[in-house]
Amino acid sequence: MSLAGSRSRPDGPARGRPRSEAVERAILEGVMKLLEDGVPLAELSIERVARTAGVGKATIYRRWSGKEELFIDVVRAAEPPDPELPGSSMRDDLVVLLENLRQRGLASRSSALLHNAHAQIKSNPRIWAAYHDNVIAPRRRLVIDVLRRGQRNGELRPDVDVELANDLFVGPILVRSVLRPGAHLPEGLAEQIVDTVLAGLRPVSSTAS
Amino acid sequence: MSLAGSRSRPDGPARGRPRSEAVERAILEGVMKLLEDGVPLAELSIERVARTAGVGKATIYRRWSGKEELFIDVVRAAEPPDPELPGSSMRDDLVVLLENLRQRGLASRSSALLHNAHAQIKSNPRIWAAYHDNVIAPRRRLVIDVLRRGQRNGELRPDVDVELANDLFVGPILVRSVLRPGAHLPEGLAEQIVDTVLAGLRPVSSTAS
Amino acid sequence: MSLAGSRSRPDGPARGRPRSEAVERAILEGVMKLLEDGVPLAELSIERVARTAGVGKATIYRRWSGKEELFIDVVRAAEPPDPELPGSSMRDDLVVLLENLRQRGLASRSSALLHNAHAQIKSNPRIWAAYHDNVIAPRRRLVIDVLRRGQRNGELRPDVDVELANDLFVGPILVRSVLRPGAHLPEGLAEQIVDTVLAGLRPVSSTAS
Amino acid sequence: MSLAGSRSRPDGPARGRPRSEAVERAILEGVMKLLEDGVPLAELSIERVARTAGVGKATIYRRWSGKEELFIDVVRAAEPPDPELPGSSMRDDLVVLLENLRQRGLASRSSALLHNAHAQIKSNPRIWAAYHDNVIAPRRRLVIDVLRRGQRNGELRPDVDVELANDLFVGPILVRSVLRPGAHLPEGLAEQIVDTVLAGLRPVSSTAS
DNA sequence: GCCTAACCGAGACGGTACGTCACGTCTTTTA
DNA sequence: TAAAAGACGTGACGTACCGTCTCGGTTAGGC
Repeated sequence: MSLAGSRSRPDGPARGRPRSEAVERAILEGVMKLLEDGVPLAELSIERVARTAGVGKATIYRRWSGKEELFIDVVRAAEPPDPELPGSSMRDDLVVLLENLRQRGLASRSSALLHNAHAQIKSNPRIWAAYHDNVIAPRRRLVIDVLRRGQRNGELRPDVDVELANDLFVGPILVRSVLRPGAHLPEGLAEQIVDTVLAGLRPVSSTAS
Repeated sequence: MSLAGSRSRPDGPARGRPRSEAVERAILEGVMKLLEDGVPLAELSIERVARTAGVGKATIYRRWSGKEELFIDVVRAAEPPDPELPGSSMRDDLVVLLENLRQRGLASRSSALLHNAHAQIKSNPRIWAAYHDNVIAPRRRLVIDVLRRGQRNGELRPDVDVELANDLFVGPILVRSVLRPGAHLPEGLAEQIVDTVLAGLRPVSSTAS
Repeated sequence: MSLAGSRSRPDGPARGRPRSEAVERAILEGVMKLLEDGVPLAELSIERVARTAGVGKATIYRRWSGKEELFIDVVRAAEPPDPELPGSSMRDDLVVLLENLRQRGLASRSSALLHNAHAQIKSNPRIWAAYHDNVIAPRRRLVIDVLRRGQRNGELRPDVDVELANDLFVGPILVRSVLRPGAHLPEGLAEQIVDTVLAGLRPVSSTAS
Repeated sequence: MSLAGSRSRPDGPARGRPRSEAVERAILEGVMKLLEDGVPLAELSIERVARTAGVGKATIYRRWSGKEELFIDVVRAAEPPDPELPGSSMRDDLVVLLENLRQRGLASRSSALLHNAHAQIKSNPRIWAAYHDNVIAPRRRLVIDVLRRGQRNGELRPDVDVELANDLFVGPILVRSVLRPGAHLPEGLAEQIVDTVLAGLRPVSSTAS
């Protein structure tokens, strides 16, 4: 399922007055402002968003089919870009990816805002599926690619289940940042997790080359 | 924060007609029935619960202060009991705890129902705090107690951060059962995780440089 | 078609909290107040009525199915009661009935208010039918009954078309009060019309008894 | 107040592309078509007229300031021309005028269409004034002129109030065609009314007491 | 065996938000 | 410059629930 359809006009050659990008930004910024101001997600009505952004309700409904679709775009707009991988080693790549994950759990916009929005998104299967396909899955793929490359390089035993390995790496971070928001995410956490799990995955004898 | 206040009468000697337990059950069962029938959480109004249970709205508000409090009780009623620990070894205790966690992710009531309710609960800080204190924290405490006992027994190095260790164990399970509902939770998963992480945490001699 | 259905509960024994008569009055008074304040009928939204009467929208919709039904009841509430007929003669009865008609065209509530509401009512066939059956037709019947009695008493030639006679009497008044609101409706108008039309209907020779 | 302003360009020498007369006709025809198709006046939006006529909304607003002004022009376009008076006698002229009135109440376009449009027009004082000045008043003036000529000719007593006489003649017709749309308007009605009322107004000797 | 306080169902109440529609204005492309 | 297309802010539509409040009618003790 694609999210690319959100916010787009039906199709055909652009006729009539084009949609204002300024209005678009105003709406997304309005939602972020409200979330950052601590407005509970349940009180975040389209009506209120429209008032805050100085926009008509219909202008919102013209772009998004409802509260949920709008939130997905807000979340996507707040997502930091994917990190650049150093490529020096599987271990270093994993540290960078996990460090990126750790920082998402700290960032101002990506914490209170995302945490609430995630809860909302998760409560609707259709939206969750869209969010998963567009945000979660690509990141997951990134980790798994790194792991597979490690297997080809001999940095990881080829018989290791990369799906499980992925969860062993990202699980400990996510359990803190998503399920226990506000939990301690100290600076060396990513390295610590990577090294510990790698030690468990790469038994002493097999790596004694 | 305590949840014990839910459902209780103000105080004083019981005067007047006592509250009907049958009505209480009917309400909780009504919510579960609706959730199991696939009603999206957002469409689960008090009004609808009352209709389903054949009960007046005031009868619900007499017991719970709102939708959220009611959901917490529904979730608690659906929670499986804590597992009994064998006590033979830290490793075995951990396997039992994680196995219990894995099965919660599979159980019918505890999957669709709980997953949705969790999302709702998480979106309200006050409710989340109550839920955390009454449901999450005790389980977490259980794991950490087992780890500390292991440290005293010599099964785990005493310098290991038990908080981090907890996340290394439970994170991989939760990331599948909560964040990726419907994910594969194969039978030997608990053992596999425990053994892998323990191998990483308790390096016999490889890190003794 | 009956209007008795407006404002009534479905049926059965009165269960639940009864509808407040005070609220009912507040709504009707609110509409009248707005109309008297010169609010154009087109700007008279249910939303505004609710605000004016200090009432929820649903409370209005619970009693009336829409703007039109509400207006009918407002009009009916503003209608003066049918006049008492002296019965001394057909001519005197007609004068009383026409005088009553003339005064409806002068009364404060029954002028601006009714004139606007009539326009609205007439623009909807369904509502017009209901209004006609419940308000217009009974008054028409009254005049025609008086004319028929006059025919039996010998005050009116038996071959006169009473339908046409009715229009000859009431038409001149209505054309002023309804189609030309604000027109002059001098005091002796009713008598003048009755006597003139009667003179035309009762040719000299036939009444020379 | 003049209606001449409707549909006119501000002023000055015609510059730029001239307005299309075809578009103008398409709009007026579109409104009539909708009204004849039984579309309730309340559902007749500018948006819908534009869709029906295949025209942009702005093109309508360029010509008329709103729904009401547009309707006046539609009504005027549907009005039949004033009748030619024979001039043989006051009585004959009155019969021709009333006959013309009677037929307006029968004509297809002038019945359902006009009846609804009238209701709309009457509900707006400004529009009503314009309609009155341009459509109603001239017809009224026509009747009164005929009556005055009759007084000069000796066909009508000079002390008769011509305003009242006018209402005695046109009231009975209008009460049927406007207030009771669909009422019976038989062929000889105009003559019948004129003769009856004239008999009442010109009592040869019966009232000369 | 009453009395009475609290319960129960039903549903009215003042609100808020929903998602749609039409308003009258505006901005764009095309002719 | 007109014309079509359609975006824009505004605000009413009728519906659904919110949480509170009355109703009539039931249960239980406590006297």
